[in-house]
Order: sequence, then C-alpha cells, then structure tokens
Amino acid sequence: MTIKEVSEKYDISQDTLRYYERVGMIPLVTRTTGGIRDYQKEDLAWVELAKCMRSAGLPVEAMIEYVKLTQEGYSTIPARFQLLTEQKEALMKQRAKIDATLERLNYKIGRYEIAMETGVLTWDE
Amino acid sequence: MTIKEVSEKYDISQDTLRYYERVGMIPLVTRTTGGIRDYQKEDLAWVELAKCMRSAGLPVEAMIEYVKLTQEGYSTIPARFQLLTEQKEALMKQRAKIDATLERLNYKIGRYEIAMETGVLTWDE
DNA sequence: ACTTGACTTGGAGCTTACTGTAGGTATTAT
DNA sequence: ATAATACCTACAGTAAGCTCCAAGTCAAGT
Repeated sequence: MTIKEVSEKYDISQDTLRYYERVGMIPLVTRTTGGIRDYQKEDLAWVELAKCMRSAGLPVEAMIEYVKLTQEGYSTIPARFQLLTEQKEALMKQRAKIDATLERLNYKIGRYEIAMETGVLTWDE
Repeated sequence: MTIKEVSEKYDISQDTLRYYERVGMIPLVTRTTGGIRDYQKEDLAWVELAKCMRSAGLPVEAMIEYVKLTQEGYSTIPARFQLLTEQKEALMKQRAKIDATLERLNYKIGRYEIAMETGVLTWDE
C-alpha cells in the first residue's frame, strides 16, 4: 500500500505519516527496492495505533518510547506495562477534566436557553 | 488579591495570568491606582472558568470569543449559546476518543499482565 | 526515450499556548 | 530615605506537533 493510499485510508497527511516514521512513533515502514514506502499489514496496524493514541491526546513522546521498547523484545514487557498504565492514568485524569467542564458547559447552556425563552439571564458570570 | 496570591490559589503562573488577560481570555482585571492587578471576586471567577476550560483542552481562541461576546451584552446570548454548544460537542467527541483509546490500553495492559505471569505474550501488535 | 506524476529526503516554517527576559515602577520594611 | 521585593510592560524565545518547500528520484504510460 502506497503512502497516498494509507493517507486516504486513515485520513492522515502524507507528511504526518513520514513524520511519525522519522521520529520513531511507528517502526520503519517496509520499502520497495526503489526506496518507496510499501505499507504492509503490520505497518498499517502501527499507523492505526498511532492515530488512535494521538487522537486521544497521548503524547508523541510516549508512543516513541513504546515503539522503542517493543523493538527491544520480551524483556521490556514490564516497562511497556508500566508505560501504558501511566498513559492510561493520564487519560483518565483528562477524561475527568472534560467531564467537569461538560457539566459547567451544560449549566451555562441551560441558562442561556432559559434566557432566550424568557428574556431573563440569571447569575451571569 | 495580588497576582501572586491568585497564581498560588489556582496554580497558574503569573506569566500565564498576565497572558490570559492580555489576549482577552479573561476580561481586564481590576487595578490599584498604581496600576497593579488587584483581583476581585469577579476577576477570580473568570480565572477559575478559564482554568477549567483550558484544562479540558478547550482552545484559548474559543474563550476569547466567549469573553468578547459576554462584554457585548445580552444581544449576544444566542451567539454565546451556540459557541458553548459547539465546544460541548467538541469535548464530547474528545471524550469518545479517550474512551476508545482507554479500551485499547486496557486490552494491551491486560495482555502484558498475562505475559508477565505466564511468560507468554499473545497477539503482539 | 521521454514526459508526467507520485514519491524521496532534509530542513525550514507554522500554530498554539505558554514561558522567560530586560528594563523600569510600585510597595513595604527599616 | 533607602533598600528589598513584588509588580509592570513589551517582546523574544520555547515546546509540541505538525506542515510546507526545494531539489531530486522512481515508476507508469506513450
């Protein structure tokens, strides 16, 4: 699969795909003899994982470390476990912040709704 | 309340507090005759709101627009309603992405746990 | 063989959101 | 009055994560 096809399939720009590979956020992609990227199933799985992690806000740095550990073999399994656990904690904290903010937004939105119906805005900020 | 006290109370650097005011993410803060910031209850409420929104990842730009609308009076209530509703949608999407990523992390973490107990790693990425 | 278009690298540039610095002013304690 | 400390503005610098560009290479069609 060419970089163009991967770019379209996952809605990630070609530049970003090359960037991910360059910084080590995904392992080196399979190439043709001419040096052109030819994404295999495994390469695609890494791209998909990277996209998922990034979309949640997980830092590029964490993915780079994870890829590095994975390439170092089984001995790094405890380290990988720890890394993923830490990232999981971080995401859970982030979700809690979003939930708190959503509650506030809902409250404000509700007040604006009432204001638009009745013409009265209570407790403005 | 001085900027130092506000900084400590909300755990936001003084630089950031000044930055928030400068870019209009919070309205202009009350000053002493000497020109020094003296945060009043209302100023603090804005700081707190800004902190909450930013911690959830809501863009600074959105808060700037919201503050601007608020200062333009009641006629902007529908616009404020729309702005907050859009930001709410964005946060809900972000939360969904976090949830999807958390599921994947949990799956991987579970597999690493089993690997550490049994020495066998199934279905590696 | 030649053109066209997609691909390559290396490196510069951009955006967002701060963060730090320099040079000056205000306030507080002695 | 003076020294120490906290504050001020304006502006430059930084970090993360892309994004764009130039100059060149590869591959497919004619």
